[in-house]
Amino acid sequence: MTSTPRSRSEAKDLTRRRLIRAALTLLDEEGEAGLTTGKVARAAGIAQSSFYVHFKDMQELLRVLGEEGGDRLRRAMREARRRAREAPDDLERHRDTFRIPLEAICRHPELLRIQLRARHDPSSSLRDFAARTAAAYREHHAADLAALGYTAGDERDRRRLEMIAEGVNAATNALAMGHLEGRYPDLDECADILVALSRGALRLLRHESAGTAQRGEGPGHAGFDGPAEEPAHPGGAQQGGGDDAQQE
Amino acid sequence: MTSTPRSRSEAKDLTRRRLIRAALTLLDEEGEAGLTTGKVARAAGIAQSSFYVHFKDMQELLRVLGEEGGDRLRRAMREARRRAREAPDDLERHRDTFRIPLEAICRHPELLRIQLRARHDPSSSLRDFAARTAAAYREHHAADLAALGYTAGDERDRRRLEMIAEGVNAATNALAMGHLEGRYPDLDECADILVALSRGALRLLRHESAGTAQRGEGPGHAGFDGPAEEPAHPGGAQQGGGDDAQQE
DNA sequence: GATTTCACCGATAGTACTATCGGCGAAAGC
DNA sequence: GCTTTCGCCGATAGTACTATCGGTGAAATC
Repeated sequence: MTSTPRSRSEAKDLTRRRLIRAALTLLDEEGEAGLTTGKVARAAGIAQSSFYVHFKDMQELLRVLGEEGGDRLRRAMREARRRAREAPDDLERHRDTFRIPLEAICRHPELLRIQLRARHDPSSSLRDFAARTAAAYREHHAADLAALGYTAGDERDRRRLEMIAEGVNAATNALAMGHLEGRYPDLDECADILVALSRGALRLLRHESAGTAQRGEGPGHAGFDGPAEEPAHPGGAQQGGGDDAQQE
Repeated sequence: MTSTPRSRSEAKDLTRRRLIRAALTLLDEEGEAGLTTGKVARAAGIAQSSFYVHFKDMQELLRVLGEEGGDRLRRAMREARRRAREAPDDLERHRDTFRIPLEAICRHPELLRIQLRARHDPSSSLRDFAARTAAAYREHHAADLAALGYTAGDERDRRRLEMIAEGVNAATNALAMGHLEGRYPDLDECADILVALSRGALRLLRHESAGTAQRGEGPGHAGFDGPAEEPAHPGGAQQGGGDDAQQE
């Protein structure tokens, strides 16, 4: 055995690690409801009271859990988007952009759920942290979309990019959950749909920018180019080529 | 005063109504954490123990809360989609399709949060109900997309429509929350983005169906038409017309 | 090798909420 | 008008978890 860890601080760190790992396992097995100081401590092989040697309270453990994976995931996503940007024609790279978060969510879905929940729970001390984390995903994503050339520095355009980023992020979470529930067995297919959602919205956004540049802007919200397509003839799928009647 | 309600059953029903209303208010004010039998009962003007005269337990109250608004909302959404289908050129009707759920979510956001949470909480007795509700939204939405003529009866296409429906639903929830947080002050703009997301994804889906009909299908997940557009030249917004180079 | 530090322990006080029980009084049934 | 029903009440047993406290022994420090 490689047991008998040497220094005291090493041993403590090891216990801390065991607590974190136990929490993650418990989270996957029983959900947030199963996560109590007692259960985590016992699963890590220490007494319930010793939990507080390592964490101020349960909230702090959850925060650490969120930070651990979050930073790494966000970096991986940005890197994937950078690579996709460099090779716009490589579909596989575009898929990676979504495959990475999809797989991360599937690894520890409960982590996402806690984050989603904490974000809106007034009584949660994780609320600020969750809001900041969500903002990071959103703003990074929006910035990466902007880097694709989809918008100028206009405040309105910037906000819309953020909305698309937020919407696509939410869709990513939803499809990952659907995969876990067995409805969408193929994660690559999920990634394909997400690419479609993202690209489709961005395309219309760009068109609209072009349109409103000519037409000016009504008060408040913006135009949208009228009948962008013809959504109501079932035979449409057969006729091959690009049916993109964009102008009226 | 119109007080002194007559029959006993009327009085009981009134109390039950007051409990439901109190729960909704508490939910908005304090979140799920603030929702206890004691608080709800007190807010409704009865004793904590009397709560159980009306509901088996808190879970049942939550289920009732979810059912009340859910059915009505789903009907309203289907009706809006039917109207949009009848007048494909009327953008305002397409917006309604999303404005209706956006406004409903904003009315009682906590209801959505509970539903999202319960859906994945193994220990929640609401889990089945939440899963069924989510499935209803998804399947209705997917069916309405199919009615637009976006797909044949193919199992794969059907699943993809469902994925788009699920993704767009999730985006709707996310943008509603963003609105509540003050980031997207204009709900109509949210609706516009959702229309864009939905239309964009559907368009690519239809193109792809057309494409794969000619090309057959690789093992497992599907193709996607290579470089569907040119995502990297900032000047692209100026050139007005339809830049839809779909085929290589 | 004596002293200090500290990771861990068991015990326990404290908190918050659930759900049941017996009783009361007014409406309902006859 | 007598009896039954039942919506509501106060009291309380029960449950589950949090967080603290004093003690212990081994590592760390000198």
